[in-house]
Amino acid sequence: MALKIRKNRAPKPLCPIGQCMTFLGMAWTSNIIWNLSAGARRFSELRHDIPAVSAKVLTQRLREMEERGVLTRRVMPTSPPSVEYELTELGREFMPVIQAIMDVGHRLKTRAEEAREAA
Amino acid sequence: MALKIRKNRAPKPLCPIGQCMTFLGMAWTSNIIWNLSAGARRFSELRHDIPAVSAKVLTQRLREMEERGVLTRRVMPTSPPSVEYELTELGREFMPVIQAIMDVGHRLKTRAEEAREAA
DNA sequence: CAGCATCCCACGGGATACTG
DNA sequence: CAGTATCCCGTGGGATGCTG
Repeated sequence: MALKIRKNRAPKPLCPIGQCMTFLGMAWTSNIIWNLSAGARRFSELRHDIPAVSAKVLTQRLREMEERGVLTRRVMPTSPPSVEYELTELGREFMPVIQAIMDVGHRLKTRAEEAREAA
Repeated sequence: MALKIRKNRAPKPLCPIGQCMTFLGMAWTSNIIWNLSAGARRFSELRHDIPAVSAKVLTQRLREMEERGVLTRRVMPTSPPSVEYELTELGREFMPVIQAIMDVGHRLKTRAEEAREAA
């Protein structure tokens, strides 16, 4: 007998956490969603919103998110060109997740600081 | 003038997404939380629950989570030794997040499959 | 403005082997 | 059982430079 697990009560219905986390886990993904939550935004505006992100990565994320149907990309026929990104219905479904993440993140941070002070 | 942002209505109250995502984004973190959600679990049980994780990484994650106060580590004075990991109050606060992530992840997956079929 | 193309490297994580 | 110690490698992502 290899291993006797106490119970099989681990809630393991093939939890597709990995699927989503490889997406959300990519740098800046959640941040982009967050910054688009209030409405459409242009490329340069997003760069301004998230100064630390490089153009390359921002483009990558936006492309991925477009493919996944999380946001739409609209090229405005102006000169110079400008491109608007906007969350789709699907994309907006992430908002509760982002919010929840932020809430817990804050608690986590507070907790870490308390621990450091105690030491 | 460097850049004229249309409005400052980006909901940017210093969103600490990064803080939390560097934590949740680490491989297996969410999976571990998920598998601990039903109660305490031993090291080997977790390895069994998540076959793809290596002992090294599992240990790393558990240590980090312990430091952050997300779970507790209890060494049972038995022979051979066994160690129990259990979510703390703080750790349990992640459950809604994980659940939300899973839900959206599923929709995202479905969406991706539809897109592939259409092509 | 909104991007691709390239180069480069830190580091997260897998594999393997060993210990109290 | 529950780890620790090494080695090694893929890749995500930053920096820089060029274009339609």
